[in-house]
Amino acid sequence: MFSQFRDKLPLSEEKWNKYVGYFNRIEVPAKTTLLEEGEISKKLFVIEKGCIRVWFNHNGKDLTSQFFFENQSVASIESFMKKFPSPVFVETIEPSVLWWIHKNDVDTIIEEIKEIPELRDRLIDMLFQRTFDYMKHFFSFIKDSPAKRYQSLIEEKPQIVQRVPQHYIASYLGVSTVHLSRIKSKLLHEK
Amino acid sequence: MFSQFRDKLPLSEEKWNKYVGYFNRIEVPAKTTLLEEGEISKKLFVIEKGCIRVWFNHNGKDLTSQFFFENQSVASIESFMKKFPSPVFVETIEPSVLWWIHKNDVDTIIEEIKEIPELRDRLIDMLFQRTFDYMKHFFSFIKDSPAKRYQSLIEEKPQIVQRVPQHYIASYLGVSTVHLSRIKSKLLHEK
DNA sequence: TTCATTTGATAACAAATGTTATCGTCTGCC
DNA sequence: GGCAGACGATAACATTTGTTATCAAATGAA
Repeated sequence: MFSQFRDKLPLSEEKWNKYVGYFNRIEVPAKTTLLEEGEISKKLFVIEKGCIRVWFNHNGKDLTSQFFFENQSVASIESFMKKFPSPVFVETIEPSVLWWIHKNDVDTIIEEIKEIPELRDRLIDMLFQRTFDYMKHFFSFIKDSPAKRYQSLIEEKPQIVQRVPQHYIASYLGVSTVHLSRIKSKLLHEK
Repeated sequence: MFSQFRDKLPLSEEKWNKYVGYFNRIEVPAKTTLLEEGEISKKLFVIEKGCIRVWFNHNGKDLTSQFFFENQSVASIESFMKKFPSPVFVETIEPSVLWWIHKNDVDTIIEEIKEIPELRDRLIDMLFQRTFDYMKHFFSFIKDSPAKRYQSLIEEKPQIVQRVPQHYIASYLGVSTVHLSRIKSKLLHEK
């Protein structure tokens, strides 16, 4: 799982083995809840195989805010970093193979990493990138119609359209399941 | 402008004076463009007095994505950090008193600050906070109606409602000016 | 002051989107 | 193989939101 990064990170053999040793492999079926709303997130997951969604309940409606696939790391970021009760659920969509690491061990790694300028800067870059991604998604809500957002999704994140049940995608795009179905149908018949 | 921070930052007198010396004070009228779309952002602004909006043109429509007030710093963040052509305009709304600093000097400060763990961590915290803010704004688009978003704005960012012309607020909330006017009217007549 | 411009409210109509209900298909499971 | 539940399409209707146009009030500049 992690060997692909081995030669890209300036870490001693000793540190590398220590860090990799923190991770635990698990296999879980589809629809497994990895974190409950209200719980304080203690685990960060990395996906070897499968996919995961982050969702929350709003007045009885199941609203999905994010999707994750192979090689991405997943947590309720605010809960994990700041020890707040999680506002969201984290749940597998497909049967998945995951590696998880405890928050204490992440903290250890981050503290040590900050002393290595190259990795520290990479961490900061990652945080910037995450902000840019959210900005982009937010922009699409003030400038595009739902139909346009769906088309962008097909182009920019085809995995979502291909692997995720449609009713989860609907709330992610901010529309009802019925309307998303209409959008798809219209796209088909126009071409 | 900056003396309020003097005793809160672990900096030598020498460094402090050097950093403060990087800043330039300007006074500008309302509707002054501080950064054009397509331009590469070289200046970071701090607002002493006044307010600023960030906006972009989409198919001839003027869409506002952010507002800034006293003591906030403003730039086209992606352009400033990564030297990309800015996707947005930056423009004053009110006559304003601003302090600006050149990107080169910001880079100098950031590089030096990273060696001070307390400030380095504060920088990282700031980046997290910015991401959380965007997440929250994004959530409101998938869970709330425009009317609810407007009410939240009144509660959480009253400055915007009080100081910003309404047609800028409309696009920020993702609705037409006519519809925002309807929302206000409905709120009034219900109470 | 006076006039042009900006800003905001409102009406009338068009278009987009939500809601509820029904139906068919598919899938996993026994 | 058969069944229950999940998933998605579609129709009919209700509601929300956008568009265009008009008018009034506020604002700013000469």
